[in-house]
Amino acid sequence: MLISEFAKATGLTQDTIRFYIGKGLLKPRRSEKGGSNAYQIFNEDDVTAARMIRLQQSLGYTLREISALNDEYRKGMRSPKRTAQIMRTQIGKLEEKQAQVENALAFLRDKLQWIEAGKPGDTPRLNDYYC
Amino acid sequence: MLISEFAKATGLTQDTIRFYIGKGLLKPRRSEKGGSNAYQIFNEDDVTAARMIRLQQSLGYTLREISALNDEYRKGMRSPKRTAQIMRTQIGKLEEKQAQVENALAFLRDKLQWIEAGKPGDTPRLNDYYC
DNA sequence: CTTGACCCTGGAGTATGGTCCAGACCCATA
DNA sequence: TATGGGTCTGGACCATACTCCAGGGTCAAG
Repeated sequence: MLISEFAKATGLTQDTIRFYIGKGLLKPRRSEKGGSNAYQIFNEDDVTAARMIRLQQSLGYTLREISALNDEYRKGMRSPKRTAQIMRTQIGKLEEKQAQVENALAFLRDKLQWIEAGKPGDTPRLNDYYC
Repeated sequence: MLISEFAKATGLTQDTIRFYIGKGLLKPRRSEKGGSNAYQIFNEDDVTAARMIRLQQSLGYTLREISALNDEYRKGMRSPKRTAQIMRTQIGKLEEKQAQVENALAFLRDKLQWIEAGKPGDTPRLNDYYC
């Protein structure tokens, strides 16, 4: 897959893709021919990686963090134990994020209740849910 | 509460607080005296607002989005119906975010299973979970 | 009314995450 | 081998979200 097709498959622009490659977030292989300007060739794993990057980004992770995680993941590729460990760390982080979302939702739902019920008690405070 | 105490209460720097005020994200009242350089005075609601900003930011919202939401919220303050409607919209957005986190978690958990089980089937693809 | 701790404004600087070219290169087709 | 559509590199430029002053104002205590 060349860059234009990859761009369509992922919804990223070619510039963004090249930017990510420059940052080491994507590592497509290169065709042998063509010397220093050889075309970059993407596969399905690159598509998955790109989606994962977008997802992580929408959850508030910086490219630096995402890159660090992916690098570590790549480094541990040979040892399944190490890979599993990294994945558990990542799952742990996402579970934290999940807890944050749930806390915010609890706060908003309480406040909505409070508004709709015509203020019987004290207004809910975020402090009680997010420390 | 003056800015130094507010900074301690929220974990923000004074510069960041002034930056947020400039963007309209926080609207503390001002002491009457002091003319154009009057001190800014914060209350508990400002602390809650600041925490909410940080929370929303950690979930990937831009200051522009957060500001728009808060403005709308303030505008609707007088009508409980409007306020409730805005809150339901916000809750809906957070539920989307929640779904994203859950999809990512499902993907990672499946992949972890796959790694630990010694590759009996195909590697899970993010496509199946995040469209 | 002076001193010292704290506060304000405006503007310049920084890091991140892109976006937009110009100029050159790749390569299948005619 | 010429041509045209696609690709590559390097560098300038932009918005966002801060961060760091300088120069000056505020105010309670002595």
